[in-house]
Amino acid sequence: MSDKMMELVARRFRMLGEPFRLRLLQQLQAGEKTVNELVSALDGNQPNVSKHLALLHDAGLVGRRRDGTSMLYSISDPMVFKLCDLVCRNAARRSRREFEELSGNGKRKVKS
Amino acid sequence: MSDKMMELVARRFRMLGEPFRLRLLQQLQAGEKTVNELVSALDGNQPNVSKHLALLHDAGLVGRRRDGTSMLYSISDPMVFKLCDLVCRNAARRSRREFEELSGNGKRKVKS
DNA sequence: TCACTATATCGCTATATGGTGATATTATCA
DNA sequence: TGATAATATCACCATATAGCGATATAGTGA
Repeated sequence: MSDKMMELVARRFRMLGEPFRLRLLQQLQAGEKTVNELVSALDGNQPNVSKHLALLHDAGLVGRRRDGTSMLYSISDPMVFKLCDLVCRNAARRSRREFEELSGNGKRKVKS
Repeated sequence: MSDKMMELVARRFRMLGEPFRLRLLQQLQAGEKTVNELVSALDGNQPNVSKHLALLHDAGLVGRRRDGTSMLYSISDPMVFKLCDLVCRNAARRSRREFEELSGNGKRKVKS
């Protein structure tokens, strides 16, 4: 993989590496929302929400359209959720394994 | 999704959001390697490589074992490559679409 | 134990970026 | 045009972290 591509991929991952942006995307999963709606739904102030939305828009992860004085944001790249699914599934499996290792401490010998 | 889970997922994405770490993982895709081998293969200094490897190890993405005075690192979670594949495929599709939009400028009307 | 190699950690600086109040921009309506 | 609402941008501070030289630690063999 070329260095350019590597940088692009890293950039994409970084974009998803912020809990607040993940929460924005999660909100948008239900459908398009205005900035104000997102400000209310999450507990952020307006400039911060706008900033993160601008970043997501620049990264091509969300689209937007005007509706009067409002701006409606929406998911433009559902790949995001595939990625999150993968990571979540993995995290769940990992924590389950950790739990089993802790509860079945000392590798108790089960028959077979 | 809970906030805890969201934070975990974000953390995982951040871990993959550094080009140098992606290059380390790419190197390890071929098999386990010592720190020195990684220092030589990539163009990093030793403390930096060790630091990133420690982060990847803490995150559970790589495993390690001693061999004399050397430490052999290896991929412990192949999910990484699924994630990269998804992102790369997506990036490729996106740039192809951009190219088409640029070259076929003005939405030339093709028959049908 | 001493010397040597490989790796990890520490201390520091520089930079990137998130949060936030103030302000600018854009659109609507009277 | 002026007032108002919704959003975007600016300026600033605080914090996280990458990079790096110096140093500590672990393992090996004489």
